[in-house]
Amino acid sequence: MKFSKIPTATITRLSIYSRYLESLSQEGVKIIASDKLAQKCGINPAQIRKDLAYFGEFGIRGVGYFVKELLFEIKRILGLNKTWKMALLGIGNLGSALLAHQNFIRQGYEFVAVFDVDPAKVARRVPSGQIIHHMDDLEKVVREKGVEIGVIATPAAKAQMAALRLIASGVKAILNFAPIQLQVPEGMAVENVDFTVKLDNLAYNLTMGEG
Amino acid sequence: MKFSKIPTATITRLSIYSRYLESLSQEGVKIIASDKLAQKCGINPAQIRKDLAYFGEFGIRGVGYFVKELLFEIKRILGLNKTWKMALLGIGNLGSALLAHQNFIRQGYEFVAVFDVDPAKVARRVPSGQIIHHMDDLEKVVREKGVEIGVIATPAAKAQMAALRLIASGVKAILNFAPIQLQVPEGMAVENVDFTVKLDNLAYNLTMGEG
DNA sequence: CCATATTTGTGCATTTATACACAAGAGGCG
DNA sequence: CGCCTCTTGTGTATAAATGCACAAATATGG
Repeated sequence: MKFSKIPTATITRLSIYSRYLESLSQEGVKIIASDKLAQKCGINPAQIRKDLAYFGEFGIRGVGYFVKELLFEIKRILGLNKTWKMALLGIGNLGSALLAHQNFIRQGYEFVAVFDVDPAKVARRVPSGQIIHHMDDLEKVVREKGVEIGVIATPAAKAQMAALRLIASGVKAILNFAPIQLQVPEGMAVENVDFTVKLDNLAYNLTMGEG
Repeated sequence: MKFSKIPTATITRLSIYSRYLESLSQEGVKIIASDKLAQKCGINPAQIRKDLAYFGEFGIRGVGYFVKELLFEIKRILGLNKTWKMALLGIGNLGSALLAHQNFIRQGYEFVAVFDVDPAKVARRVPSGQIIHHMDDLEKVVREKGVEIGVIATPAAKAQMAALRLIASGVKAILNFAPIQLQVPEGMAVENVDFTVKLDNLAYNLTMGEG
Protein backbone atom coordinates (compact mmCIF):
# COMPACT_ATOMS: atom_id res chain seq x y z
CA MET A 1 0.00 0.00 0.00
CA LYS A 2 2.87 2.34 0.81
CA PHE A 3 4.14 4.23 -2.19
CA SER A 4 7.86 4.37 -1.50
CA LYS A 5 10.29 2.72 0.83
CA ILE A 6 11.35 5.35 3.32
CA PRO A 7 13.14 4.18 6.46
CA THR A 8 11.09 4.88 9.55
CA ALA A 9 14.23 6.26 11.16
CA THR A 10 14.27 8.90 8.45
CA ILE A 11 10.79 10.07 9.35
CA THR A 12 11.75 10.32 13.00
CA ARG A 13 14.79 12.37 12.08
CA LEU A 14 12.78 14.66 9.81
CA SER A 15 10.61 15.42 12.81
CA ILE A 16 13.69 16.32 14.82
CA TYR A 17 15.03 18.51 12.04
CA SER A 18 11.72 20.31 11.75
CA ARG A 19 11.72 21.09 15.44
CA TYR A 20 15.14 22.66 15.34
CA LEU A 21 14.35 24.48 12.10
CA GLU A 22 11.31 25.93 13.80
CA SER A 23 13.43 27.41 16.56
CA LEU A 24 15.90 28.72 13.98
CA SER A 25 13.06 30.27 12.05
CA GLN A 26 11.82 32.03 15.17
CA GLU A 27 15.32 33.34 15.84
CA GLY A 28 15.30 34.84 12.36
CA VAL A 29 18.08 32.63 10.98
CA LYS A 30 17.77 32.49 7.19
CA ILE A 31 20.21 29.77 6.14
CA ILE A 32 21.56 26.60 7.72
CA ALA A 33 24.14 24.07 6.53
CA SER A 34 23.78 20.35 7.09
CA ASP A 35 26.89 20.36 9.28
CA LYS A 36 25.40 22.78 11.78
CA LEU A 37 22.02 21.10 11.69
CA ALA A 38 23.71 17.75 12.21
CA GLN A 39 25.65 18.97 15.20
CA LYS A 40 22.53 20.36 16.85
CA CYS A 41 20.52 17.22 16.21
CA GLY A 42 23.31 14.82 17.14
CA ILE A 43 23.24 13.22 13.70
CA ASN A 44 25.77 12.67 10.91
CA PRO A 45 25.59 15.45 8.26
CA ALA A 46 25.55 12.97 5.37
CA GLN A 47 22.61 11.27 7.03
CA ILE A 48 20.64 14.49 6.95
CA ARG A 49 21.36 15.10 3.28
CA LYS A 50 20.44 11.52 2.47
CA ASP A 51 17.21 11.76 4.46
CA LEU A 52 16.23 14.83 2.46
CA ALA A 53 17.35 13.27 -0.81
CA TYR A 54 14.55 10.72 -0.52
CA PHE A 55 12.11 13.53 -1.20
CA GLY A 56 13.94 15.93 -3.49
CA GLU A 57 16.70 18.53 -3.62
CA PHE A 58 16.06 21.29 -1.17
CA GLY A 59 19.51 22.82 -0.71
CA ILE A 60 21.91 25.02 -2.65
CA ARG A 61 25.44 23.71 -3.04
CA GLY A 62 28.04 25.93 -1.51
CA VAL A 63 25.36 27.67 0.54
CA GLY A 64 23.10 25.40 2.56
CA TYR A 65 19.34 25.31 3.09
CA PHE A 66 16.90 28.17 3.41
CA VAL A 67 15.43 27.60 6.85
CA LYS A 68 11.85 28.58 6.11
CA GLU A 69 11.77 26.73 2.84
CA LEU A 70 13.22 23.53 4.27
CA LEU A 71 10.88 23.70 7.25
CA PHE A 72 7.92 24.08 4.93
CA GLU A 73 8.98 21.13 2.81
CA ILE A 74 9.58 18.85 5.79
CA LYS A 75 6.23 19.71 7.31
CA ARG A 76 4.61 19.00 3.98
CA ILE A 77 6.39 15.64 3.78
CA LEU A 78 5.31 14.72 7.29
CA GLY A 79 1.74 15.69 6.52
CA LEU A 80 1.67 18.70 8.83
CA ASN A 81 0.13 21.05 6.27
CA LYS A 82 -3.21 20.25 7.87
CA THR A 83 -4.52 19.97 11.42
CA TRP A 84 -4.91 16.42 12.69
CA LYS A 85 -7.90 15.68 14.88
CA MET A 86 -7.14 13.68 17.98
CA ALA A 87 -9.17 12.02 20.70
CA LEU A 88 -7.86 11.65 24.24
CA LEU A 89 -8.81 8.53 26.17
CA GLY A 90 -8.29 8.81 29.91
CA ILE A 91 -8.26 12.11 31.83
CA GLY A 92 -5.98 11.10 34.67
CA ASN A 93 -2.80 12.88 35.62
CA LEU A 94 -1.15 12.12 32.34
CA GLY A 95 -4.18 12.94 30.22
CA SER A 96 -4.59 16.25 31.99
CA ALA A 97 -0.95 17.03 31.42
CA LEU A 98 -1.37 16.33 27.72
CA LEU A 99 -4.39 18.62 27.52
CA ALA A 100 -2.52 21.34 29.34
CA HIS A 101 0.30 20.95 26.85
CA GLN A 102 -2.22 21.32 24.08
CA ASN A 103 -1.21 24.86 23.23
CA PHE A 104 2.35 23.74 23.51
CA ILE A 105 1.95 20.89 21.06
CA ARG A 106 3.41 21.93 17.77
CA GLN A 107 0.85 23.26 15.40
CA GLY A 108 -0.76 20.50 13.43
CA TYR A 109 -2.57 18.62 16.21
CA GLU A 110 -5.78 19.28 18.11
CA PHE A 111 -7.81 17.37 20.68
CA VAL A 112 -11.37 17.42 19.36
CA ALA A 113 -12.76 14.88 21.83
CA VAL A 114 -11.88 13.62 25.32
CA PHE A 115 -13.13 10.50 27.10
CA ASP A 116 -13.15 8.92 30.53
CA VAL A 117 -15.15 6.29 32.40
CA ASP A 118 -15.33 8.08 35.73
CA PRO A 119 -18.96 9.24 36.25
CA ALA A 120 -17.64 12.14 38.32
CA LYS A 121 -15.80 13.46 35.27
CA VAL A 122 -18.21 12.69 32.44
CA ALA A 123 -20.24 15.66 31.16
CA ARG A 124 -17.92 18.16 32.81
CA ARG A 125 -15.48 20.30 30.86
CA VAL A 126 -11.70 20.06 30.93
CA PRO A 127 -9.79 23.33 31.43
CA SER A 128 -9.22 23.64 27.69
CA GLY A 129 -12.98 23.57 27.15
CA GLN A 130 -13.84 20.15 25.73
CA ILE A 131 -16.73 18.22 27.24
CA ILE A 132 -15.72 14.88 28.72
CA HIS A 133 -17.61 12.05 27.05
CA HIS A 134 -18.15 8.61 28.48
CA MET A 135 -16.08 5.91 26.86
CA ASP A 136 -19.35 4.17 25.95
CA ASP A 137 -20.04 6.93 23.44
CA LEU A 138 -16.64 6.63 21.86
CA GLU A 139 -17.61 5.24 18.49
CA LYS A 140 -20.39 7.78 18.01
CA VAL A 141 -18.36 10.82 19.07
CA VAL A 142 -15.24 9.75 17.20
CA ARG A 143 -17.20 9.46 13.97
CA GLU A 144 -19.07 12.71 14.52
CA LYS A 145 -15.93 14.69 15.24
CA GLY A 146 -13.88 13.04 12.52
CA VAL A 147 -11.12 11.88 14.84
CA GLU A 148 -8.04 10.64 12.99
CA ILE A 149 -5.61 9.87 15.81
CA GLY A 150 -6.46 8.22 19.11
CA VAL A 151 -4.34 8.99 22.18
CA ILE A 152 -4.49 6.35 24.89
CA ALA A 153 -3.71 7.67 28.35
CA THR A 154 -5.69 5.10 30.32
CA PRO A 155 -4.31 2.68 32.91
CA ALA A 156 -2.44 -0.22 31.31
CA ALA A 157 -5.23 -2.63 32.14
CA LYS A 158 -7.74 -0.63 30.07
CA ALA A 159 -5.47 0.21 27.15
CA GLN A 160 -6.10 -2.83 24.96
CA MET A 161 -9.85 -2.40 25.22
CA ALA A 162 -9.49 1.29 24.45
CA ALA A 163 -7.46 0.45 21.37
CA LEU A 164 -10.09 -1.99 20.13
CA ARG A 165 -12.81 0.59 20.49
CA LEU A 166 -10.77 3.15 18.59
CA ILE A 167 -10.17 0.64 15.82
CA ALA A 168 -13.86 -0.24 15.73
CA SER A 169 -14.57 3.47 15.33
CA GLY A 170 -12.43 3.66 12.22
CA VAL A 171 -9.37 5.32 13.74
CA LYS A 172 -6.21 4.28 11.91
CA ALA A 173 -3.50 5.73 14.15
CA ILE A 174 -2.90 5.38 17.87
CA LEU A 175 -0.49 7.12 20.19
CA ASN A 176 -0.20 4.82 23.19
CA PHE A 177 1.05 6.07 26.55
CA ALA A 178 0.12 2.91 28.45
CA PRO A 179 3.05 0.63 29.33
CA ILE A 180 1.73 -2.31 27.35
CA GLN A 181 2.19 -3.72 23.86
CA LEU A 182 -1.09 -3.24 22.01
CA GLN A 183 -2.40 -6.05 19.82
CA VAL A 184 -3.78 -4.44 16.68
CA PRO A 185 -4.66 -5.66 13.18
CA GLU A 186 -2.45 -5.15 10.17
CA GLY A 187 -2.50 -1.66 8.75
CA MET A 188 -2.93 0.19 12.04
CA ALA A 189 -0.27 2.73 12.90
CA VAL A 190 0.71 2.53 16.55
CA GLU A 191 3.39 4.55 18.31
CA ASN A 192 4.29 3.92 21.92
CA VAL A 193 5.46 6.63 24.28
CA ASP A 194 7.06 4.59 26.95
CA PHE A 195 9.26 6.09 29.59
CA THR A 196 9.61 2.86 31.57
CA VAL A 197 11.44 1.32 28.62
CA LYS A 198 13.65 4.38 28.36
CA LEU A 199 14.41 4.22 32.06
CA ASP A 200 15.42 0.59 31.69
CA ASN A 201 17.80 1.62 28.93
CA LEU A 202 19.38 4.17 31.25
CA ALA A 203 19.66 1.65 34.06
CA TYR A 204 21.40 -0.77 31.72
CA ASN A 205 23.81 1.89 30.53
CA LEU A 206 24.68 2.88 34.09
CA THR A 207 25.15 -0.74 35.10
CA MET A 208 27.47 -1.43 32.17
CA GLY A 209 29.49 1.74 32.74
CA GLU A 210 30.40 0.52 36.19
CA GLY A 211 30.77 -3.20 35.58
CA MET B 1 34.48 1.41 28.39
CA LYS B 2 31.57 -0.80 27.49
CA PHE B 3 32.29 -4.46 28.02
CA SER B 4 30.37 -6.10 25.20
CA LYS B 5 28.63 -5.05 22.03
CA ILE B 6 24.92 -5.42 22.67
CA PRO B 7 22.53 -3.74 20.22
CA THR B 8 20.58 -0.99 21.91
CA ALA B 9 17.46 -2.39 20.27
CA THR B 10 18.06 -5.58 22.22
CA ILE B 11 18.00 -3.71 25.52
CA THR B 12 14.77 -2.00 24.56
CA ARG B 13 13.22 -5.34 23.70
CA LEU B 14 14.43 -6.92 26.95
CA SER B 15 12.54 -4.21 28.75
CA ILE B 16 9.40 -5.06 26.79
CA TYR B 17 9.81 -8.77 27.50
CA SER B 18 10.25 -8.09 31.20
CA ARG B 19 7.05 -6.11 31.30
CA TYR B 20 5.02 -8.89 29.77
CA LEU B 21 6.75 -11.52 31.89
CA GLU B 22 5.79 -9.52 34.94
CA SER B 23 2.13 -9.68 34.01
CA LEU B 24 2.46 -13.39 33.27
CA SER B 25 4.11 -13.90 36.63
CA GLN B 26 1.24 -12.15 38.37
CA GLU B 27 -1.24 -14.31 36.52
CA GLY B 28 0.57 -17.35 37.85
CA VAL B 29 1.81 -18.60 34.47
CA LYS B 30 4.85 -20.79 35.01
CA ILE B 31 6.25 -21.38 31.54
CA ILE B 32 6.29 -19.41 28.29
CA ALA B 33 7.63 -20.24 24.84
CA SER B 34 9.38 -17.73 22.62
CA ASP B 35 6.57 -18.02 20.07
CA LYS B 36 3.92 -16.86 22.49
CA LEU B 37 6.13 -14.17 23.96
CA ALA B 38 6.95 -12.99 20.46
CA GLN B 39 3.33 -12.77 19.46
CA LYS B 40 2.44 -10.74 22.53
CA CYS B 41 5.37 -8.37 22.07
CA GLY B 42 4.97 -8.03 18.31
CA ILE B 43 8.47 -9.37 17.71
CA ASN B 44 9.94 -12.27 15.75
CA PRO B 45 10.49 -15.35 17.96
CA ALA B 46 14.03 -15.89 16.68
CA GLN B 47 14.77 -12.31 17.62
CA ILE B 48 13.80 -13.00 21.20
CA ARG B 49 15.97 -16.07 21.43
CA LYS B 50 18.86 -14.18 19.89
CA ASP B 51 18.43 -11.28 22.28
CA LEU B 52 18.61 -13.66 25.22
CA ALA B 53 21.54 -15.55 23.70
CA TYR B 54 23.73 -12.47 24.14
CA PHE B 55 23.59 -13.07 27.86
CA GLY B 56 23.33 -16.84 28.29
CA GLU B 57 21.02 -19.80 27.91
CA PHE B 58 17.88 -19.33 29.94
CA GLY B 59 15.47 -21.74 28.28
CA ILE B 60 14.86 -25.46 28.08
CA ARG B 61 14.59 -26.94 24.61
CA GLY B 62 11.29 -28.57 23.93
CA VAL B 63 9.77 -26.69 26.87
CA GLY B 64 10.29 -22.95 26.89
CA TYR B 65 11.29 -20.52 29.61
CA PHE B 66 10.38 -20.50 33.28
CA VAL B 67 8.62 -17.16 33.65
CA LYS B 68 9.94 -16.19 37.08
CA GLU B 69 13.46 -17.28 36.28
CA LEU B 70 13.59 -15.45 32.95
CA LEU B 71 12.11 -12.34 34.51
CA PHE B 72 14.72 -12.42 37.24
CA GLU B 73 17.53 -12.82 34.74
CA ILE B 74 16.32 -10.01 32.49
CA LYS B 75 15.93 -7.65 35.43
CA ARG B 76 19.42 -8.55 36.53
CA ILE B 77 20.76 -7.86 33.04
CA LEU B 78 19.01 -4.51 32.88
CA GLY B 79 20.34 -3.55 36.29
CA LEU B 80 16.99 -3.61 38.04
CA ASN B 81 18.19 -5.66 40.99
CA LYS B 82 18.63 -2.38 42.83
CA THR B 83 16.58 0.78 43.25
CA TRP B 84 17.70 3.68 41.11
CA LYS B 85 17.56 7.13 42.65
CA MET B 86 16.04 9.79 40.44
CA ALA B 87 15.63 13.54 40.59
CA LEU B 88 12.69 15.30 38.97
CA LEU B 89 13.30 18.72 37.45
CA GLY B 90 10.14 20.72 36.85
CA ILE B 91 6.87 20.19 38.74
CA GLY B 92 4.45 21.32 36.05
CA ASN B 93 1.60 19.24 34.73
CA LEU B 94 3.91 16.62 33.33
CA GLY B 95 6.15 16.49 36.39
CA SER B 96 3.14 16.10 38.65
CA ALA B 97 1.83 13.32 36.47
CA LEU B 98 5.15 11.53 36.75
CA LEU B 99 5.14 11.84 40.52
CA ALA B 100 1.59 10.54 40.67
CA HIS B 101 2.67 7.59 38.57
CA GLN B 102 5.49 7.00 40.98
CA ASN B 103 3.86 4.03 42.64
CA PHE B 104 2.93 2.85 39.22
CA ILE B 105 6.47 2.98 37.92
CA ARG B 106 7.84 -0.52 37.87
CA GLN B 107 9.84 -1.32 40.93
CA GLY B 108 13.40 -0.25 40.57
CA TYR B 109 13.00 3.51 40.41
CA GLU B 110 12.37 6.17 43.04
CA PHE B 111 12.23 9.96 43.03
CA VAL B 112 14.47 11.02 45.90
CA ALA B 113 14.50 14.73 45.03
CA VAL B 114 12.26 17.17 43.18
CA PHE B 115 13.06 20.65 41.91
CA ASP B 116 11.36 23.73 40.52
CA VAL B 117 12.14 27.41 40.11
CA ASP B 118 8.70 28.74 41.05
CA PRO B 119 8.98 30.44 44.48
CA ALA B 120 5.34 29.53 45.14
CA LYS B 121 6.26 25.85 44.94
CA VAL B 122 9.68 25.75 46.58
CA ALA B 123 9.75 24.45 50.17
CA ARG B 124 6.29 22.94 49.87
CA ARG B 125 5.70 19.22 49.61
CA VAL B 126 4.43 17.31 46.61
CA PRO B 127 1.56 14.85 47.22
CA SER B 128 4.01 11.96 47.40
CA GLY B 129 5.82 13.69 50.25
CA GLN B 130 9.07 15.05 48.84
CA ILE B 131 10.04 18.64 49.60
CA ILE B 132 10.40 20.81 46.51
CA HIS B 133 13.88 22.26 46.29
CA HIS B 134 14.88 25.29 44.32
CA MET B 135 16.85 24.55 41.19
CA ASP B 136 19.66 26.68 42.63
CA ASP B 137 20.30 23.97 45.20
CA LEU B 138 20.41 21.23 42.60
CA GLU B 139 24.07 20.32 42.82
CA LYS B 140 24.04 20.20 46.60
CA VAL B 141 20.84 18.16 46.93
CA VAL B 142 21.72 15.80 44.09
CA ARG B 143 25.00 14.94 45.73
CA GLU B 144 23.49 14.60 49.19
CA LYS B 145 20.72 12.30 48.01
CA GLY B 146 22.94 10.29 45.70
CA VAL B 147 20.83 10.91 42.62
CA GLU B 148 21.79 8.67 39.69
CA ILE B 149 19.21 9.56 37.04
CA GLY B 150 17.93 13.04 36.27
CA VAL B 151 14.43 13.44 34.82
CA ILE B 152 13.90 16.68 32.93
CA ALA B 153 10.27 17.80 32.82
CA THR B 154 10.93 21.52 32.44
CA PRO B 155 9.81 23.73 29.54
CA ALA B 156 11.93 23.18 26.43
CA ALA B 157 13.63 26.53 26.88
CA LYS B 158 15.00 25.51 30.29
CA ALA B 159 15.91 21.93 29.45
CA GLN B 160 19.45 22.45 28.17
CA MET B 161 20.39 24.45 31.27
CA ALA B 162 18.81 21.82 33.47
CA ALA B 163 20.87 19.14 31.73
CA LEU B 164 24.08 21.08 32.27
CA ARG B 165 23.37 21.45 35.97
CA LEU B 166 22.66 17.74 36.27
CA ILE B 167 25.92 16.95 34.51
CA ALA B 168 27.80 19.37 36.73
CA SER B 169 26.33 17.55 39.71
CA GLY B 170 27.79 14.26 38.56
CA VAL B 171 24.62 12.68 37.16
CA LYS B 172 25.44 10.32 34.30
CA ALA B 173 21.97 9.52 32.96
CA ILE B 174 19.12 11.79 31.86
CA LEU B 175 15.55 11.05 30.93
CA ASN B 176 14.45 14.03 28.88
CA PHE B 177 10.78 14.87 28.39
CA ALA B 178 11.43 18.28 26.83
CA PRO B 179 10.96 18.45 23.06
CA ILE B 180 14.54 19.43 22.35
CA GLN B 181 17.77 17.67 21.48
CA LEU B 182 20.08 18.02 24.46
CA GLN B 183 23.75 18.79 23.87
CA VAL B 184 25.74 16.68 26.30
CA PRO B 185 29.36 15.54 26.55
CA GLU B 186 30.55 12.09 25.54
CA GLY B 187 29.72 9.34 28.01
CA MET B 188 26.38 10.76 29.17
CA ALA B 189 23.38 8.51 28.71
CA VAL B 190 20.39 10.46 27.45
CA GLU B 191 16.98 9.06 26.54
CA ASN B 192 14.28 11.23 25.05
CA VAL B 193 10.59 10.70 25.66
CA ASP B 194 9.13 12.63 22.84
CA PHE B 195 5.51 12.32 21.85
CA THR B 196 5.68 15.12 19.29
CA VAL B 197 8.08 13.03 17.24
CA LYS B 198 5.78 10.02 17.59
CA LEU B 199 2.81 12.08 16.50
CA ASP B 200 4.71 13.21 13.42
CA ASN B 201 5.36 9.57 12.59
CA LEU B 202 1.66 8.86 12.80
CA ALA B 203 0.82 11.87 10.65
CA TYR B 204 3.27 10.68 8.03
CA ASN B 205 1.83 7.17 8.05
CA LEU B 206 -1.70 8.48 7.66
CA THR B 207 -0.65 10.79 4.87
CA MET B 208 1.09 7.99 2.98
CA GLY B 209 -1.78 5.59 3.43
CA GLU B 210 -4.06 7.97 1.59
CA GLY B 211 -1.71 9.39 -1.02
C1' DC C 1 14.50 -47.85 24.98
C1' DC C 2 13.30 -45.99 20.71
C1' DA C 3 10.33 -42.88 18.04
C1' DT C 4 7.99 -38.61 18.01
C1' DA C 5 6.83 -33.98 19.09
C1' DT C 6 8.53 -29.68 20.84
C1' DT C 7 11.16 -25.64 21.36
C1' DT C 8 15.54 -23.66 22.09
C1' DG C 9 20.04 -21.86 20.32
C1' DT C 10 22.51 -20.37 16.27
C1' DG C 11 24.90 -20.23 11.44
C1' DC C 12 23.97 -17.87 7.48
C1' DA C 13 21.68 -15.12 4.09
C1' DT C 14 19.13 -11.05 3.49
C1' DT C 15 17.78 -6.69 4.37
C1' DT C 16 18.40 -2.29 6.38
C1' DA C 17 20.89 1.55 8.19
C1' DT C 18 24.97 4.33 8.65
C1' DA C 19 29.00 6.89 7.22
C1' DC C 20 32.84 7.98 4.31
C1' DA C 21 34.56 10.38 0.42
C1' DC C 22 34.24 12.75 -3.65
C1' DA C 23 32.18 14.69 -7.87
C1' DA C 24 28.82 18.21 -9.10
C1' DG C 25 27.08 22.60 -8.64
C1' DA C 26 26.89 27.45 -6.76
C1' DG C 27 28.76 31.77 -5.46
C1' DG C 28 32.62 35.21 -4.77
C1' DC C 29 36.63 37.66 -6.22
C1' DG C 30 40.33 39.39 -8.82
C1' DC D 1 36.29 34.79 -17.38
C1' DG D 2 38.84 31.57 -14.64
C1' DC D 3 40.08 30.14 -10.16
C1' DC D 4 39.03 29.14 -5.50
C1' DT D 5 35.99 28.00 -1.69
C1' DC D 6 32.15 26.13 0.02
C1' DT D 7 28.38 22.72 0.67
C1' DT D 8 25.17 19.77 -1.38
C1' DG D 9 23.89 15.26 -3.42
C1' DT D 10 25.19 10.56 -3.97
C1' DG D 11 27.99 6.11 -5.21
C1' DT D 12 29.90 2.91 -2.61
C1' DA D 13 31.72 0.62 1.41
C1' DT D 14 30.90 -0.69 5.94
C1' DA D 15 28.26 -1.96 9.71
C1' DA D 16 24.16 -3.50 11.97
C1' DA D 17 19.88 -5.65 12.51
C1' DT D 18 16.59 -8.97 11.13
C1' DG D 19 14.67 -13.45 10.02
C1' DC D 20 14.91 -17.99 8.07
C1' DA D 21 15.93 -22.67 8.65
C1' DC D 22 17.87 -26.36 10.91
C1' DA D 23 20.65 -28.94 14.25
C1' DA D 24 20.79 -29.79 19.22
C1' DA D 25 18.47 -30.85 23.25
C1' DT D 26 14.53 -32.10 26.14
C1' DA D 27 10.29 -34.30 27.26
C1' DT D 28 6.53 -37.70 26.34
C1' DG D 29 4.44 -42.01 25.26
C1' DG D 30 4.16 -46.54 23.90
